[in-house]
Amino acid sequence: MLIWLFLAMNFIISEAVKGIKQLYNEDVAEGLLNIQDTRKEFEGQVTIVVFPIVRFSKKSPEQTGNDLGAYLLENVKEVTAFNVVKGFLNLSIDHEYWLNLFNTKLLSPHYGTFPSNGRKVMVEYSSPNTNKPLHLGHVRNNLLGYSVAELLKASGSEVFKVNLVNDRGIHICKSMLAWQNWGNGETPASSGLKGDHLVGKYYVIFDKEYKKEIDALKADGQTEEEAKKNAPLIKAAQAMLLAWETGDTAVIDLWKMMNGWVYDGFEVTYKNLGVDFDKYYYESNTYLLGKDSVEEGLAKGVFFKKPDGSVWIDLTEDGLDQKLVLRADGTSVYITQDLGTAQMKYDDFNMDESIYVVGNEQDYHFKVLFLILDKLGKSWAKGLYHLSYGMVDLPSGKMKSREGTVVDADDLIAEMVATAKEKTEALGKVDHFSEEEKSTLYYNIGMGALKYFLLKVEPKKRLLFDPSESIDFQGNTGPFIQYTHARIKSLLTKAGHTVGIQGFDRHFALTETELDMIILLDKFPAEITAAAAAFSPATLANYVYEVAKLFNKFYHEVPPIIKEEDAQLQHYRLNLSWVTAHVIKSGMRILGIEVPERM
RNA sequence: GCAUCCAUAGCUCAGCUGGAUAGAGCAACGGUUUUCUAAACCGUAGGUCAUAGGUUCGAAUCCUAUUGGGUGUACCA
Repeated sequence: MLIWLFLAMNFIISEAVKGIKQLYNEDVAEGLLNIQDTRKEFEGQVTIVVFPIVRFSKKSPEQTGNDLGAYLLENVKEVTAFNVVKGFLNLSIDHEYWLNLFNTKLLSPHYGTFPSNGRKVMVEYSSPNTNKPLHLGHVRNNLLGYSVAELLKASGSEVFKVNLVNDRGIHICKSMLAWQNWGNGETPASSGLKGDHLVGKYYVIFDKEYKKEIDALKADGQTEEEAKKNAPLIKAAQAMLLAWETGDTAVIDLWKMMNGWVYDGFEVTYKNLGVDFDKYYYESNTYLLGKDSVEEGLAKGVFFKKPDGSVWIDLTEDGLDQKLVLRADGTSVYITQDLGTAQMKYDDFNMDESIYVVGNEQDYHFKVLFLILDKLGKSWAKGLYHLSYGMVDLPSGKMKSREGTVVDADDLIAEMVATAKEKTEALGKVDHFSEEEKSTLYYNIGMGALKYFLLKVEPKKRLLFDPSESIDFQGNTGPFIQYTHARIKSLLTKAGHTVGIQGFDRHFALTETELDMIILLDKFPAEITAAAAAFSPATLANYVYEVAKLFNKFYHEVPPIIKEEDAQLQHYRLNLSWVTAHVIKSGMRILGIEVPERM
């Protein structure tokens, strides 16, 4: 929050430190000084909180504020006035300072970009199962992962986006078995169904038939638990999994074919979501990994073996439990393969940091995983981070695939685009657009609304989505920000404006809103840094909204810029608009949202 | 039970490494278009920041307890 002030207002702090030395003969650390934006109702732009200084001045807060204010007014040329309200010293900074800042810093075409920081970061996200299509929960994951990756790139890191696909296991076999039994050779081509939806259909059929068998067995007197174990279908699925593991050709071929359908389907959804990956990992290749890590842990005495042969780690001293890392029969569990996969990813990329974008139901798992890697002495373990995000809830509660209460990703995307079309047509501004331009626009607006809706919320918070209410297009929304951008571009086009650094031969009296804009726009790089450090696109999303909102206020307050007769004033205001558009566009790009030139 | 996350306006959310009178959007009500795009702008109304203590000059923010909710606590992934 205050970071930008330490950048832009650094000189005020050091001057204040000098002032305290001179006034009270005390050497204080710069960190002691607390400065913030001046609240709207007071005069000034920068405020120093004087309470922390009072113990050095041994005077009242008011008196201290006045002393320091007088010193700064006297010794710092940018300070033009001050006032003290309670313990707050409000400073007015010369408009010339802000205008120079605007000219030299904000008008740079590279504004908001960072040079390489030399760090390599991996972001793992999406990580779908190949037995059913993606739903809204996956959408949040994908948009979040993509955006965090872009955020880290923007802040200067080299980023690898990876997708660890869960393409094997009993759940995959269920779809395969159901298709074998009841599919009659149905294919995406024969049915017109998208591949992932087709496979998902058979996953549901399996579940339905499985339940029938369970009910039948229960009717024969078995308990629920017995029935679940003894149902022929589940036994067949288990047998199929074994066959898969031994490389049975028929099963492998079926698996390849059906997974292929799913990948084709995912490809479409990913494309629509605008997400991409530098590398795919497949669990079918990694599920046997991790046994080396287990050996390593045993050798180092980090793990121990129980009499039955199973391997464990005792984490009770760290406030956690004992955790199994290898079954008694020598086979892997989930965490075994994650240990191995983590090592493999590090060997592949040598990254400094690795971000796992995974829902908060796996908080415990990652806590354990990272702790184990640390205990194994992996130097890179401290660079691991679980970006945990909250579930997407419906008004009825949690989404459940089995109960059919899921919001399907493809349906949602289609609905958003359709809604965008409807709303845009109702406004009647795009009738002269080409069909191609229209459909691109509808897509961008619909996805803009969806992406902004999901990304503006802090990742760790749960998110409520009500399918009966369409996502807003007004107010704090993606389309509002997109509209603001289009409006600015239209203005610049009409004015024939080309941005240029303008040497002012005089200074304008900035309006209050213009001053606010420069101050707000000046925070952009710090916002990127802060959002990247927090792995939170949400803070950036809210910042971009503030920028758009403030521009609209400015746009209404100021007389038509196109008709402005004072050429320098006009040029300056067009530049101000240009920077605003630049910040909006760059910020939205990080969120994965395209902003139209006109709409 | 234990662990962990969450609780701010009718609704959806900001604000949280302590700072001034807690902010937006939606919904409600009223106003703004012979002026550069009204998906906009301006205004009114709406709050015991879950509750109770504590630390502090100062707490929505930090600590403790309580209440309510989510998630986890498999030789599933």
